[in-house]
This record gives sequence, structure tokens and C-alpha cells, in this order.
Amino acid sequence: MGVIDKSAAILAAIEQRPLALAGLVETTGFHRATAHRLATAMEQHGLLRRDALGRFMLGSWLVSLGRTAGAGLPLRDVARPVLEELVADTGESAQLYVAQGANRVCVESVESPNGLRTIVAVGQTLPLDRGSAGKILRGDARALRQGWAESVGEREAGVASVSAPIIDADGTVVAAVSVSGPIERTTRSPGKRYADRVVAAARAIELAAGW
Amino acid sequence: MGVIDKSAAILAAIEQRPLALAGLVETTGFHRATAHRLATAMEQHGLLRRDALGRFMLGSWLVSLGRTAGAGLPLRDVARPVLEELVADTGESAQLYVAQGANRVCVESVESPNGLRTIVAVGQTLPLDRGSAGKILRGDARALRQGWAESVGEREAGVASVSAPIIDADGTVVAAVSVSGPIERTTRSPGKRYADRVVAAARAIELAAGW
DNA sequence: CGGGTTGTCTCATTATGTGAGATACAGTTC
DNA sequence: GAACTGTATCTCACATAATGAGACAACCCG
Repeated sequence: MGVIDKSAAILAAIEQRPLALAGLVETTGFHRATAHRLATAMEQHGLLRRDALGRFMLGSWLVSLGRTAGAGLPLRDVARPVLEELVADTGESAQLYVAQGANRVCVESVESPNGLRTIVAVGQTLPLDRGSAGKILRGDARALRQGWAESVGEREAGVASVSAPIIDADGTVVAAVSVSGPIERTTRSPGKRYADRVVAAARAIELAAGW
Repeated sequence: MGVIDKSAAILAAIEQRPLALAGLVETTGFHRATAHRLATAMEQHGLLRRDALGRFMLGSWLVSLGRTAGAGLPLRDVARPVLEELVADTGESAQLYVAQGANRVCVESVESPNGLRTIVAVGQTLPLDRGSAGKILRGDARALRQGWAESVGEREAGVASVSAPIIDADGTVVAAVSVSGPIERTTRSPGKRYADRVVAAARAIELAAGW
């Protein structure tokens, strides 16, 4: 395991919650001296900072890096109008997810106009093993063969969703479009209702991206 | 120079603009093999990604890291209402900056209601050697002795600003509050008009933070 | 075709990060 | 105040792990 892998492990640990050196050692399993050296090195670069209690937190450089990282995702700009149309069409919230290790990250989100609606913030991390977008991004065979996936109350109670893969020129799944809302409106088989529109949105995004 | 420093240099280079391996080698000065090994390692962790042309770009993990990093900045929540009041009071846009290496990062921003106004996005990186907030954050002696700083057309033509330091319990400058607007409204000595209110806002933020 | 890219891999050398332990320091508790 | 926790930080011999020259294959362009 190289230094980069260790640093990434430290970042991942701190991402969960602020941690003092001792806690960092416990969650990562690194030697105290090692964790200390790496963390202080990252602190010097602004990747980490320390709060008043001396605990390590994510640093302020990450704020600006995250911003430009989000701006650089080409799909974002392209997907936004399509997501807006999808929301106008279905009345439910729509998101765009990309895989990230064992998680998925929401890179674009448009909320339903309804009072009761699903809310996912841009940048929010969700598990890959729950929800319809998870099925798509982890490469579930049935979902990909069918061209879309649905889930009911998997990730969060009372919420159902339908997702479709976005496939680039090479044929690899790069993202998932998702529509989600309360079961009361989506019914227990949301696919019947929304699958064709979500799939159409995915095709529209691919087209807009020039694939 | 350790691996972390090299990785940070690579991140900083990519932050400026997407770069292929050759460009990365040129801007960082590292050996091709070294740049390649580090960049691909960071790619595996989602810190970097590659676009269709193979160029390295900031990865999607940074989007989620940046989000939680921004949420973890305690000053943000505390400062927002004060900034809003400052905007209501002066009619100009107000921002909160923290130093970040040779730059400063905007961590909170409230815009003026006026049609002609200064716009700085949260997460945006600005130089430390320009503008009144730069004077504060780089520790300019005159500015700190006086308790505030002003600048007229330094960072951007036609824009003037006034900034004041936010000082924590240890006496170190941790951030800068700033008010900025078009010279036509602020006049060429904006300090005369706004300094007392910006300084008051800084004190209010320190008070709200419990210092 | 041949000369210029490009990204990727291997491998000997050695620089660099490692970890046990020492040190220091602050906060308890007796 | 002294002894005793828990911290964070530093030192140094050692071996791991990063380094960079160079080889390689793929690609593009004239």
C-alpha cells in the first residue's frame, strides 16, 4: 500500500467525521507516527485542517477543488436541461449519479415542485448497494439488459425510484439518470409509469453529449 | 519533496486546467514515470479522472469531499446571517474568505440586490496579492494595524472593496469579511463609507463563534 | 513508410517513508 | 504537589517503497 492509498484512506476516514490523531490511527490501522506525518503533510497543503480541539477536518482547499471538479464534469451542463424537463414531465425529483468506489455521488439534482419530494444535494454520497441508480452503476446484469432499474423503499423508506444508464461512445456506463418520489405517487411499480421517460432522458443526454 | 507534496502539486496543476501526461510533466517538472504513477494512483481513488482525450481532470470524489469540507467550516453557518445583514445595510455584495496557500477561497457569499453587483461564487479561488481581503489574509502590517483594508480596482477593474480580519481566540487571523461593489457606488475611498460596518460585522462573527 | 508523438511497464538503485520507542505536554485524580 | 493518565510530536536505524533511465507498443501525421 503506497502513500497515496494511505492518504486516500485518511481522507475517507475524515470525510465520515472529524477525527483526532488517535481516532485516525484506530480507523485506518496505521502507525501513529505514519498517520501523524501524512495528516500533517496534508494539512500543510490545505487538504486537511484542524479545529479548535486539534481534530483533523477536511481542509479549505477541498472546497475550491470540489467546485472546479464539479464544473469540469461535462455531463453536468448537458444533463441539467434534460433533468429539468424530466421533472416537469413526471412531477418528481431527478438526479444524475456517477459511481465512486463503493458509493455513488450525486453530480446534478433538480427538485420536484411538490411539497413532498425527494431531496438529494449535489455532492451528496449515497451507497451503491441500495436504490435503482445503485443497480445501474454497479453493473447489475438484469438492470442493464432491461435498460432501466426500479427500487421501492430500498435506500429510504417510503421512496421509490427508476434509473437508466448513460453510456458513452465506448459503451461503458458513465452515469445514471434517476427519478424518485414518494411511493404514494409513484406506486409500487414505478417502472411501469416512468421507465420509458427516464430511458428517453438518458438517450437525450447521450445525444447532447455527442455520443 | 515527499509523495504528498508531489500529489498536491499535481492536483494544483490539474486544478488550473485539464492536462495530459505530457503537460503534467511540463508544469510539475516531475519525471514522466513519476507523474504517471502518481496520477494513475490518484485516478484509482477518484481524486482524478480522465476525459475522452485521456487528459487528467479533477475526479468526482472531490465533488463530495468539497461538499462536506464546506459544510464543516464552522464560520460559514455563523457568518451567513451577518453577511446578509451587511448586504442589507450597505447594498453591496459581501463575502467571507479564508487563506489557502498563495490564494484565498471564498467560503460564503451573499449578493447585492442591485442589478450591477459583484459576484463571487462559493468555492471560487482568488489571488492573495490582489484586493482588500488579500491584504488582510496575507498579513499586511498596515491593514492589520488599522483593523481593515480597502482596495480600488486592484483585483478587477471598476470594483472596489473593504475587508476586515476575523480573529480567533488565539489571536490568529482565520478569515476576512469583505464588501465589494462598483466604484461608482462605493466611491474611490470605500473605507470612509464602509469600514466601520465591515469591522462591526467581523466583530459580530467572532462573537457568534464564541471568541 | 519513417520520425514524431503519445501512454505504459520493467527494473536496479537509492532515496524515502516506516515504526518502535523516546520525549514532551496537558489534564486528571489522589 | 506528585504520580498517572491521555494526548501530540520527534528521533533514528532499517527496509520498504518510490524513483528515473530506458524499453516498449500504439498512434498520428507528413
